[in-house]
Amino acid sequence: MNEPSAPRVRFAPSPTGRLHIGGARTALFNWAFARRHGGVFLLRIEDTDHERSKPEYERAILEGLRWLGLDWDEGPDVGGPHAPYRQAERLDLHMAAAARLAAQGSAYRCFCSAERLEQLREQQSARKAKPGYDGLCRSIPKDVAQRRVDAREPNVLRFAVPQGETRFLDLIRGDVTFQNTEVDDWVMVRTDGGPTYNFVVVCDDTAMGITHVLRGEEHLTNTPKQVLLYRALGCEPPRFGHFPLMLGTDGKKLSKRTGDTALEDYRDRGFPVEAVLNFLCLQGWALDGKTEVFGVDELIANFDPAQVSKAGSIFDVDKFMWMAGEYIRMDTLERVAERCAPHVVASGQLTADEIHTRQSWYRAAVATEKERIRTYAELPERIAYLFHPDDGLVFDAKAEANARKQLGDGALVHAYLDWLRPKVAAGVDAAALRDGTKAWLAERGAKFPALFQPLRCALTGEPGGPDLFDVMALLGSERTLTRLGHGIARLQTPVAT
RNA sequence: GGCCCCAUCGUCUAGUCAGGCCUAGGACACCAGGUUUUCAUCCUGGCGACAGGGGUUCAAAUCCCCUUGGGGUCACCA
Repeated sequence: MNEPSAPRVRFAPSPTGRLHIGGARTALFNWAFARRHGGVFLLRIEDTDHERSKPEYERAILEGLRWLGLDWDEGPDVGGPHAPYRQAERLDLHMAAAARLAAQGSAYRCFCSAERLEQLREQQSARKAKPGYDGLCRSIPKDVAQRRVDAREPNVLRFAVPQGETRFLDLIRGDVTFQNTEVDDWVMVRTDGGPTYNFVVVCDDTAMGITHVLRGEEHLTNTPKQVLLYRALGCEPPRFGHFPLMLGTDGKKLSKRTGDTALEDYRDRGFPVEAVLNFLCLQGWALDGKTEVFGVDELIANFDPAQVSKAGSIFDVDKFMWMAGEYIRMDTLERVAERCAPHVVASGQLTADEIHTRQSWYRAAVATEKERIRTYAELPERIAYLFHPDDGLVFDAKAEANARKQLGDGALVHAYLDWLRPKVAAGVDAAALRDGTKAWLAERGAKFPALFQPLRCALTGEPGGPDLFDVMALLGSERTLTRLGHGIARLQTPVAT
């Protein structure tokens, strides 16, 4: 068996918006496929829609791909043997192909007005026929058409769909067949002379030697048009593979309506990039059916488009959050602290300078919450209690209720505070205090919650949180004593009714 | 509506192509216990699915057909 040479695949986003999370998965799978087989992954910008294409979107898309850690061998920024990699810059090639197709009769000029087409569609839908161009201009003799073109009569170039049926073997879906009667004589070149997507995508995939077109299922119905065009061009079509769609909680194509759809939303919400990558892998693909947590190395070593599932997948944010937390727990403290830093700065709790100068304190604070946060953005809210005024902490209602219940007449807590104060005043040694406190409680046969609930409320105002002696260490002697003094007094004040 | 695609726990999925090893496995979520100074983590257990109906076969989640359901697409957008 002759194995085909190394594959050449591409990711071809349209710079008309931010990078969609589904697009990110498409890019990831293409990239993994290329890397697995020692092939080439290239990036091409589909900017044939001049109205909606924006340079800033292109920048954002590239930035998103870089954030994911995907690298491309050819592309608009790195160049390559098939440059340029922006379709708008390849107009000459497209026009040459259009002329060739027109000359050989695979395409024809159409002079139908927008009004006529609209009328046609209305009539068709009125009698429940399939909407589509009726081929009226197909019968115009070439020389007549040319004269009308020369006379500057507005026109488009349409592809002349032949009779018959079009089949292709989809890597994911298997044998797919369309009757050509279902395929419109679609527009290749617009009135303004601009080529359309279905036309340029084939021109460029051919020119760039693309061997596998792996893309979302929304393109499945474009495929017969493209296959027909490859044939007209005298080219063998590449292999196609259509990934199932990523769906929102409403079961429809993921859209703004049901949650964040842009990759950068998840980056900004503090999801670890490794978790994003891992979770994207799980949308339509599985490593072995058992292993959920794995990295791109495993993806590259095992990815096979033929094993991608055919059914769409609903984007489960709960599982995504779980996975994000999983990666934070596995990671080193240093890196988690570093990646949380921008969020802490944005919250106003610390400046970047303060994080730097108080790094060991900052890291200790992160350490206390590392197993509790699921995203980097959750850190500020979790450590907010550290930044509140020591004499005016806001008590969570549940925390306060529990604390009051455990406090009783306060005798135990006050006895403990008498024991604790001089030690804390001398400096907070968390481990020593922890051991000492447990021994102190054991001597008196007291229950832990009777002491710790009131302390926790006085110290943090929260019902849950890190070990209290770690909290004392973060607060330091003075602030610990202040909070204890004010807090316990407040818990003994009768509740106003 | 036409065409195309799809169909396993609430969700992501393994198993389907090469029918028996499946009284259908894993994960998230949920519930219950355990560990713990609380919360979280961690550990243990539980709940929970082959859409329905016909075939083919000794045997079907797996193959075929129909029905139902869902999605995509029907542009001078990509």
